[in-house]
Amino acid sequence: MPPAQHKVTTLQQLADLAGVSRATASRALSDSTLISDKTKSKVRSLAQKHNYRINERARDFRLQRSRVISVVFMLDKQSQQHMSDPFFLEMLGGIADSLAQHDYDLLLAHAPIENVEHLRDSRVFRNADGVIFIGQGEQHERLNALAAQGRPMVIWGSKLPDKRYCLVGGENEHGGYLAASHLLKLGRRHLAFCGRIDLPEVAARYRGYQRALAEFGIAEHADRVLDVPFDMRRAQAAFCEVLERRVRFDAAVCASDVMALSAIATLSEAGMRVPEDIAVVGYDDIGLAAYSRPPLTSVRQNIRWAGRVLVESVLGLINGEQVGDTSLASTLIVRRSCGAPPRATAS
Amino acid sequence: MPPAQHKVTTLQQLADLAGVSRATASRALSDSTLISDKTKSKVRSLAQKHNYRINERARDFRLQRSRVISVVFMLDKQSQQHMSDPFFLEMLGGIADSLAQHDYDLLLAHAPIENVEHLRDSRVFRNADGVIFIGQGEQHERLNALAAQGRPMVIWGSKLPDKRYCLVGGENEHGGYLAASHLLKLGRRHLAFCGRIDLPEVAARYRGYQRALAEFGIAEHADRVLDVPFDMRRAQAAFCEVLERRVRFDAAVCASDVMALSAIATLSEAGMRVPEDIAVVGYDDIGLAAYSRPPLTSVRQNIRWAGRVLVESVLGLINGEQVGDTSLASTLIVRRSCGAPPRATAS
DNA sequence: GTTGTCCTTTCAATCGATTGCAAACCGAGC
DNA sequence: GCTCGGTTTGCAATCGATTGAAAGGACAAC
Repeated sequence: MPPAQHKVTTLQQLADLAGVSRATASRALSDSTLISDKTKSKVRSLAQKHNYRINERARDFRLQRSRVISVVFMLDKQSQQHMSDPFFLEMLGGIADSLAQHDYDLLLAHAPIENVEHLRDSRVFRNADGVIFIGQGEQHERLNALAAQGRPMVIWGSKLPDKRYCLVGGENEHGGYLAASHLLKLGRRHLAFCGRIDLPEVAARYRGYQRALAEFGIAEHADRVLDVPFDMRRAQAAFCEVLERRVRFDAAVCASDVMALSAIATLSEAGMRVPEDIAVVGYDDIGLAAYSRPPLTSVRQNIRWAGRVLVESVLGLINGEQVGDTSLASTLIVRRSCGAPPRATAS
Repeated sequence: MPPAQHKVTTLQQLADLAGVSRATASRALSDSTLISDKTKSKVRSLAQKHNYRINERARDFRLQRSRVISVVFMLDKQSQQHMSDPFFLEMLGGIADSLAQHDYDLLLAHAPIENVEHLRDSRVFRNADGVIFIGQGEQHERLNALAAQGRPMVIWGSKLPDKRYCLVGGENEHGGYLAASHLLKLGRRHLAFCGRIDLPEVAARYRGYQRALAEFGIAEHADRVLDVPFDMRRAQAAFCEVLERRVRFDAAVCASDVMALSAIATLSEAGMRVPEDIAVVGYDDIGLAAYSRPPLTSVRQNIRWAGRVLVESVLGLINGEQVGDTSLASTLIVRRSCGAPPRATAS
């Protein structure tokens, strides 16, 4: 006995088999109260037997939805962070897992986006029920404009004045504070901050850094704010340039782990010892941080959890719920890349 | 004058505006020869003016296609390679870029897949026109079975006997050979191979490694084949265990860069110098390889290019073309993680 | 026998496009 | 005026589901 003679692929075929109409079959499968138990079980057992699976695309089409969420990585031409940063992958993994749990698909857009408003009529918005932006780039206003049009979207980033979109972010200010005060507690006194502070998240970390300095009564040196991009190659170039300028510092707070690893490489290449001569703290606590030499001290953000929160937020928006902002905790993971300076000064 | 009074969203509305039927409008937009130039330009200029964009989902539904390609990362429970490996990200980026160029979307599946045949009726296949598998895991036969059902799919991996699916891969055998012979040329004589040789790609690299050893007339030591998983944490544990067993070697060929970096970390933690005491060669040449201390020598595969080839291959299959296998070149990138041993023996 | 009620099932429209086939149009030739 | 080609356009079915409204059936009460 052939279990499936001609392969049941459409609802109509299933309905014919059960001797009912398409409508009845549809309602039976979706457990409508309009259908009697007898009919329901008949239809369902037939569906089971013939391995019938509903055509989700047809249903989504009828229901005018897509069950797709776009994820846009706001790679910035200027800051040159690009997707090879492990941070992105972890974020992506977290988002993908969460979406899968909710039976949503993920549409990936990762080209550098010069103007998010151009996305408005592109696949990114048209073929998706909602959008998750990773990073704000320098397009705060444009994101505001998009959100004002009522499109379900959530942004991973940092709180900015006049923000009118739904935001999920790390405690960047606190993270920056943690990193700097840790170094200060270890007796370091000549701190440098590495990162592009025109990016909102980095700016927030910098504010925390400044607060820590102020608490320790230490003056800031303008020339110890190093404009280092996220991209590994360019970061290294930036550090080389810093060394040439003979900027003096005994500790560095970096805006990402990749940046910190570049720093360590460049500095030790130049004959400095990490952490003895210069202590380094990174940000994100990517997997590799623990396995570098020396192991990297870093501010951890729970990135996978962040992905989950982002997903829950967009889905909430799609369902018309009121969704507020979320802030995720940052913690300092201490490893060997920073230690006491050679001649430690008591703090 | 309002440029778009009520927002033109459907073909019918556009047709009404142009005073033609839906059918004519459809053909006008798709440049059918059936339509006169006059009508074409009228319809098109109206479309332009009212910023009409075709509903791709409706069209794809009608055309019974999805313009989606699934990408399945064959993360293996046993070998514990997971998506945080930068190799995956680069591959994913390459694939995503290529797909975007062809106006295809990317559906990501990355949970550990115990049995690929279970994918047959899942979204992965049902909602996609084709599938790209990254890695074969240990499911060669099951992949064969899936391919036999005529589903357009391409696998990134290594050539296996009885293979009946379309394959794209690196020159693994050659890569392994390059790595080993480089170390041998430097005078190293006690090589170790690190990786799970039950994975097809790793096995191929191992064969190349053996060939190099044979060419140099060097006997192989069974205990110098180290069963190291891809996962960073477990790799480190494996290396610790190797050290405890007091396995003696002066050079290591690793199946991935992440593995190599773990090795360097573990070995130098244990007081050994890299490359003086032990030289290390990695595989993949991930971005971080150049920026580790010491910079990692590695076998490079052009991963972004690989992504492109994978995409072209599936699309070819979808269009019913005859698509053959592709092999991508491997080259050795020499950096400082391997050098001559302390007391170099002339080769 | 007719009517009313309640529960179940079916009818048919709908989502937004594509496309085979038929119909309309148009100028020319008889 | 009629027919004939050839070009241009429209009709209507189709993809696979959902769903409001209408119909069907069973049964009881009058």
